[in-house]
Amino acid sequence: MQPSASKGVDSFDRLHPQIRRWIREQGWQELRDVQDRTIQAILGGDTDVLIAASTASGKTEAAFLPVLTRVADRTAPGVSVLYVSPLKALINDQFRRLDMLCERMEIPITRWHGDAPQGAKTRILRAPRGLILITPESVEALLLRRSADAEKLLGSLDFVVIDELHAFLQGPRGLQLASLLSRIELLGGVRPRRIGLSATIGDLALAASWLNPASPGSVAIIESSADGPELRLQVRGYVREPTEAGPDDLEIEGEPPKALDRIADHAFEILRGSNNLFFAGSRRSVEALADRFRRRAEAANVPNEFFPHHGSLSKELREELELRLKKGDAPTTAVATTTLELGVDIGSVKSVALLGPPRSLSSLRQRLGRSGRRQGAPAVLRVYVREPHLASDLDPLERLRPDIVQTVAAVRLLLDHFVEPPGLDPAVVSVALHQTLSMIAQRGGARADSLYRSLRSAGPFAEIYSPDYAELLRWMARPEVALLEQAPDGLIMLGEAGERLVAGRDFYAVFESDEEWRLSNGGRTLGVIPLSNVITVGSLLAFAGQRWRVVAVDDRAKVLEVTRHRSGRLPKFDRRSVEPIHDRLAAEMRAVYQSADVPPYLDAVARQLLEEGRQNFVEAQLAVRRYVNAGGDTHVMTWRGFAMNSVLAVLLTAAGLECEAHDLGVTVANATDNEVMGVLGNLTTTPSAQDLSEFVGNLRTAKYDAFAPEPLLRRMWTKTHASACARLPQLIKELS
DNA sequence: GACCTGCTGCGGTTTG
Repeated sequence: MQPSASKGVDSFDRLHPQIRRWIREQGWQELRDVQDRTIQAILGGDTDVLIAASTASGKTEAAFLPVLTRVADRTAPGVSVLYVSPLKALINDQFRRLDMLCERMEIPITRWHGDAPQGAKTRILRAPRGLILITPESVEALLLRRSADAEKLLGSLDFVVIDELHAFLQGPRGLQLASLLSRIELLGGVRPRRIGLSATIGDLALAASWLNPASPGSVAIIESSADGPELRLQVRGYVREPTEAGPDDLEIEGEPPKALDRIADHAFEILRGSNNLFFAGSRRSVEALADRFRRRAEAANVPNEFFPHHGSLSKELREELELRLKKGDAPTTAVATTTLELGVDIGSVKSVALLGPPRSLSSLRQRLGRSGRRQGAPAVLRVYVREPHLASDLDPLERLRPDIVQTVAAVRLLLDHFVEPPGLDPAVVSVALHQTLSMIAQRGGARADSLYRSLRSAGPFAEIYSPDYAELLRWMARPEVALLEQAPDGLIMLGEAGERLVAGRDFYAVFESDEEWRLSNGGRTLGVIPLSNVITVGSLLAFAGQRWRVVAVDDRAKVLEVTRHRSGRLPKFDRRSVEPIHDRLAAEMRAVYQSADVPPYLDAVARQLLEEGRQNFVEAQLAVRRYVNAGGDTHVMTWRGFAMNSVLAVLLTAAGLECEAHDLGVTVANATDNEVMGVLGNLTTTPSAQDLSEFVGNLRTAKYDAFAPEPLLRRMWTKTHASACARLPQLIKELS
């Protein structure tokens, strides 16, 4: 190896001799900057380490080469390194990448997840050593069902490596993992060093405090200094047909082409012959597009290169497509939801396309990171944006052409390097309840103060104060809830309902899952659709990019046998809440309306749509006015994100108005602007978050909220919405 | 008007 920089020599020389030989055999010319700095941090210090770099920067090696160097000579029994990943597929990927190296170093490496071979798990239990690659749910199961084994395996770890850390910074799964890590530390009374691997994220300080809540400042942060590749961008505008309404559907022969048909025409020509990713936003739109592409290939009598990829498709179909993308010997475009955003290796693609405007900068950046990964290749992004046909009865909000404006605003924020920071999670109570049950089951009984200490040391439960937790425990022990029981000596044990809940197979995950039909074709599973689809023999389906007829329904096993058919119908995929838009994006949209520059990346139709949106903004006098009348309803324009709008909606609801929050503000039904202004003007003081929480309707949103006391959930609502409520007076001033 | 993620232990049978 010919080191090109002196600091590289130093890092390289610090690595284990076997690893140095392995590096030479890989033909690496030098260590990358991120690898060099990570080796220094891990081998030259004793702190936790956070590595934030793009997917292709070699951060897995950056972390594992020095970690393996450190643990190579360990003789004490017990596993040295616990690697945690949000995806089984990623575990399998990393296992393949590390297996050879570990074998040579005689360090056992074991996959531990639901589909991993049982034999290897048994082997490692007999002689606990080396590395374990695991999911949070499998950690949960290990602690809960086999706590003696867990202690033997995980009681003396040297390192915990958390991959895709950004996926754990927000949401219930991140809360669960934080608690699991603190429970692991209690097993052996040692705190392993934590290494976090993350895509480039907005707020590194926040990620550092997730990694080490007790001492966030001590975390060594290694951020990739490499700039992303050059960006080539086009935004294409499409006007829908006058008859187009509702969600995306299959193409109808003999009718004038809809906007989606024209988008498919364009993308089919442009993307054919190379590897691309087309993010379509919803599973329904993925299927609608995939069907169109397949029909175009058939009409042109060429092999189809476009295939769907989403969470309802079977693992086999998804892996086939991932492999085809990775091998790169047949041109392939994956039409996907967010399934291809996370780090499963699919090689490099020529371009990325989006259907509809980006809703968040974090997802836009993640998606862009999938393009232009080859040295010197530009990142190519196409955004296909549809706006409705202008009719006289069109809602004034739609006249503002918000989707085109949102796209332009998102591009501005992309160039401004903005990324949404995570907020306080609404699932803290639900996960605290879940972890309480799990810890009690693990230990066969526990004391309140010890349970609370474990949760608190995890970090993200800090907003649950000691009296809150006592209230939660008391509620869980009520006879009609029966999750807990207290022995006369104060020891807390599981109650009857608690035993039942913990025994279920559904207990390991902190997110909910619905019942589904499984679609089977000649012994092959295609995927699943929600049970809420009403199906009989003869029902038609469009799924996995093909069209099917149901030939048998097994009501008990919930299996549908299907065969190919000429026609089909898109199934219902249960939809949940929407992805909230951030304040900054809403504010940037207003800035786009108020400026005159025409971005060069817009095509002719998109330019015209932007122009129309700006004209209608001026016509509605929105530079000075905050109200738009629509029939008998009034749109209140806040130019703030979803969190703020939902707080305003609660306030107006409390005042007796009927309203709904949307991206740009709040729509008040059956009220004039004067009435809304009157309500706001009559407020002598701004209601506090606590006052408002009394009017929140849907407090129970997370998996175990049903078992939590309502007053506690209301108090937590005031905390999650505290910052929005604090900014309410300013908003009310603007609206008066 | 959204998306994604995960899963034990035991007793029985079969196979090498």
